[in-house]
Amino acid sequence: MPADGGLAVTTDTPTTVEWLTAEQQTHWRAFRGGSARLFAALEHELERDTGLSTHEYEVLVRLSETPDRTLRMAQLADNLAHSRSRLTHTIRRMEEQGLVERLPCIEDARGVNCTMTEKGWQVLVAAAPSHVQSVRDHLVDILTPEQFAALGDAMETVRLHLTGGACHVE
Amino acid sequence: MPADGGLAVTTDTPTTVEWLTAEQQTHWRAFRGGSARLFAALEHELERDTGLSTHEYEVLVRLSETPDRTLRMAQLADNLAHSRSRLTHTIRRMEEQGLVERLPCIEDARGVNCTMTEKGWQVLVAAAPSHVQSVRDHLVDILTPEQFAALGDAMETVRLHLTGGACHVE
DNA sequence: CCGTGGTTGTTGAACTGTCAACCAAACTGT
DNA sequence: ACAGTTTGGTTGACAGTTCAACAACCACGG
Repeated sequence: MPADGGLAVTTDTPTTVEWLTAEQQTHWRAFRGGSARLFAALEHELERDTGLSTHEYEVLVRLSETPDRTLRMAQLADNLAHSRSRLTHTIRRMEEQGLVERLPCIEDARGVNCTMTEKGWQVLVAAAPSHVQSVRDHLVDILTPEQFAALGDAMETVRLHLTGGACHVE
Repeated sequence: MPADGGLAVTTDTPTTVEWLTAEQQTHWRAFRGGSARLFAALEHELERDTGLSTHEYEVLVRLSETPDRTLRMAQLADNLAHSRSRLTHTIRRMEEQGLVERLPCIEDARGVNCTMTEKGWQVLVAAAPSHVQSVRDHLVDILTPEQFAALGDAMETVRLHLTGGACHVE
């Protein structure tokens, strides 16, 4: 979509920007358009089947992967690439639903430990099959293994570039 | 991220869902995490450099590509994969900024034609170089041409699958 | 100790997107 | 001609996100 500048004809270029070729433009639009529709579809199906948003789902996933199902707010925010503020709001809502709870952190009095409740665990277990199926239906199973692997590798390169290489799991 | 269900150990599976392999999980997480960070970075840089959101930018791009810089609301919404409602709100805001204007449609009295103004055009021309550079910096130029092409091809497959094959330009 | 600066997390206001309800105009079939 | 349905678009209430300001705490150097 945008990367070509959208200028119907590549008119006078005020700066020395190198425009995208027609091919690059096509790929870029496919990537943007495909990603947008894919994430929208996954979001919609998860919401419909389980009542969770993908963000809530991911919070639960991250918590479920630690030994004590607990994570500091900052680590959670970094993992999810969400702002602190956004995470605070999300966690407050999830706490109201009984999916997680917040406890003060002993080692660092500034910190807050976020733990998933038993209910949160059960909600995640109930939601996972549906979501996995969605991901298969709309992405994994419609690509060849090579295509899917190439997709992952390319985006891993992008991620490393953006996080300066120094970054966490996700 | 989620597709593995996040269940630290693949415990008892209540349904007959086929989970993702460790490799698939890795690729899926890379794709989701990389995409999220990439789009966030592009959004942030465009906003910082030009004051436009990527959505507003795309509206202008789409309009700029038609002969008369005009598109029906529904076509615009389809192109962008946005809901009608969302587009109405977006266009109202852009109209207030003088970037576009809405005119009744002659052929179909239900319809509304959205046209980009001269100011809108100039804003787009001014914004494009910066945005193209961002896309190059964070995506196009850090991948090999083959990687980037594979990315585009894969996501085009995804897009076609989601739109039932019958779909527009984007 | 005290102060300075950086980190952690929260808050509230403003903004953006979603959802359901709605109106008006166009098609459809009789 | 005309009820019923579909399409195009808007609206307002609500939910989620961003942003700037803030409070509490750590860490380090005088």
